[in-house]
Amino acid sequence: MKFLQVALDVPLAREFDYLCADAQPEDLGQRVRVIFANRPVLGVIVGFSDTSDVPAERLRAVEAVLRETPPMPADCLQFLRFCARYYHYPFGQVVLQSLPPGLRRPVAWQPRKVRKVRARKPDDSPGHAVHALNPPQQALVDAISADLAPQRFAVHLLQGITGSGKTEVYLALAAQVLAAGRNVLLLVPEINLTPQLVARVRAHFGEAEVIDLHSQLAGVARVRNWLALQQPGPRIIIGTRLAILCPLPDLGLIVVDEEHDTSYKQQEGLRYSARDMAVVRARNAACPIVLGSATPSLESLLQARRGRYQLHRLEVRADPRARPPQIELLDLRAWPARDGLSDPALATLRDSLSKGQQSLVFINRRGFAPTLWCASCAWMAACPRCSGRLVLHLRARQARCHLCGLQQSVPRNCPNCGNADLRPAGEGTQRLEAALSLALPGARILRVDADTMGGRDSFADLRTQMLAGEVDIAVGTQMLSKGHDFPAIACVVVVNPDAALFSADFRAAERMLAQLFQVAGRAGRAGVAGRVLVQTAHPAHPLFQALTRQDYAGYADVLLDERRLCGLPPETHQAVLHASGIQEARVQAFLDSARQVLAPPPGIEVFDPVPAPIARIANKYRWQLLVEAKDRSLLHGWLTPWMTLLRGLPASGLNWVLDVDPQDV
DNA sequence: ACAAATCAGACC
DNA sequence: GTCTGATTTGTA
Repeated sequence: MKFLQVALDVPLAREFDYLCADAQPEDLGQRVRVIFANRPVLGVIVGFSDTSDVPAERLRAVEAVLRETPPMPADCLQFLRFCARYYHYPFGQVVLQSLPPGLRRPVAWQPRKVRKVRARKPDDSPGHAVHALNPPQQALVDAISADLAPQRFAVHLLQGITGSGKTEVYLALAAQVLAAGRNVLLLVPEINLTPQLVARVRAHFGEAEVIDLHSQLAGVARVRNWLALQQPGPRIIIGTRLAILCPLPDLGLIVVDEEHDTSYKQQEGLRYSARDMAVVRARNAACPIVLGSATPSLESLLQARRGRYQLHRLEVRADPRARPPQIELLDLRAWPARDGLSDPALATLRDSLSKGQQSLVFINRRGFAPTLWCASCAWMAACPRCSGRLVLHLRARQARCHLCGLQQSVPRNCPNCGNADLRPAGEGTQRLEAALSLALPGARILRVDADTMGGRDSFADLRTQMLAGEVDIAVGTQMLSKGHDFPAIACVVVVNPDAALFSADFRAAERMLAQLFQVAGRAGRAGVAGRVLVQTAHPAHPLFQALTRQDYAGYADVLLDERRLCGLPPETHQAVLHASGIQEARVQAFLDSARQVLAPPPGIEVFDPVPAPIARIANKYRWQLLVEAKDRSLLHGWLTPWMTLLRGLPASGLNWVLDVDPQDV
């Protein structure tokens, strides 16, 4: 007990010893202020020891134990240690980054008066009433609740088509857990894209029993909610991925909604998958976990195939008035598109408009056109700092780089040959918006993309406008496909999904499949017969054929078999070492020596360094090194000593990071 | 010959 | 990560 082991927010894979006269065993997990490298920093006590490797004269005493906040529970610290090991990321940084930003400064937390939270909009959309469960829902609740009372770890994969009433199942299970005095964690991909789910949970259980946790909460509110987690429950915690790193005492159930959603994977710093870590936490807490989605990830489907997850299906829509959407493929070779839209698509939109029904148009590009093109010399507007095109934004009269944020005024003449005939090439949301207002005069068109959805409430406002019938056609990026159900969508047009069929990214087809099924699920709810039109030059492609058959599981099986044949995840396990820097030669040299520094055993393959899919962003060259293994424990057994060696390699002028279970390679 | 830029190493 | 002191580089 003479020495404290303190975790600090430094990129070093170890803790630091400090002296402390009055530390108690209860102070494990407590915040402390220490002097580190001649400056005060925040640390967290993660252990005690009677000995230290450091000579006594170099040890410092802790400045203060900050007991105003409760210490992090031991089970949470243990989980964070697992996280650090699994993702090969410094434990200290995992611990410190798991704290809300308001508690990361080396000062005592002063519980200031919290400003009254602005009243939420009383959500009056239909479908809020709690329906009695239909027989399939009830059967599902019964099956899963068999694991609740004995407090038994089990993973339930719930594949329920859009509108099948997954939420009612979650709520019914949550009610049982609360009644037993335990807490429920409900993970959602992005809180502002799922306002209806949050509103339903609040309406169902009352404000007092619900805590939300996400990065949009302002500093004080975030700390307040983080502290409230540790008060006696029972309650429901609704959070985004960061919630999985928080103290979560007395867990009785975890639900991961839209478990396939890629926003569960953090893409910088500690690159954790909140969905995967949720399974770990459920195991630690000995409670069941429900992974829900209309389009489960191949990772989860494989676990179900292997019998590790229990697969449940909800295949009928909960609302008996709802009819499945009618999905049609529009062959672009027969119906060429102008400004992105084919004649039949336009006719269908016109028809919906005349009936006073709402439509959605999807295109995966914001801006007016993906680039500017010279008709005379074929020059294209490229970003000088990145390996990407400048995207034309007509309204702002700018050419913008979507990678580094560079903004330029649009050139009048070709900088290469002087030609004045510069044309926009390709389509983006703005161009479709313009084309639609020209073709359908009087239609009320709303554009939904990162440029129009900047504000905190803009997505909620969009929903309000849609529900109030103030919008006829919403044109948007995939942002629109995630927004939970707008009732009365009659028609959905998908402008150009073909790129994903031939992408270098082996996961592109899986993502497109999921997105098309999610998009199709937006059509034809609450009694309106929906139509989905997919414009494609490859209507015979099996992915689109599966879509028209509405057979997600069937095509997911095909993709899984493909992955097995090719030796790709989830059949194999990957880690990617990313490196970036101004001088490309240094970046390459680092990865070359990383590849040489430790030979992999049989069963692990280390590939040659290659440029990243986006080879340069903001003048930094990006390269990557792929490690692939058939067996996960074999992979981790090798990654651990490899990372130790990597930390010893010269790495000046570059940044590097390991991504375990990367989402894109 | 001196200042600025770069680099390696420690941090308890 | 941030700081320190040592080394290299640039310029008068």
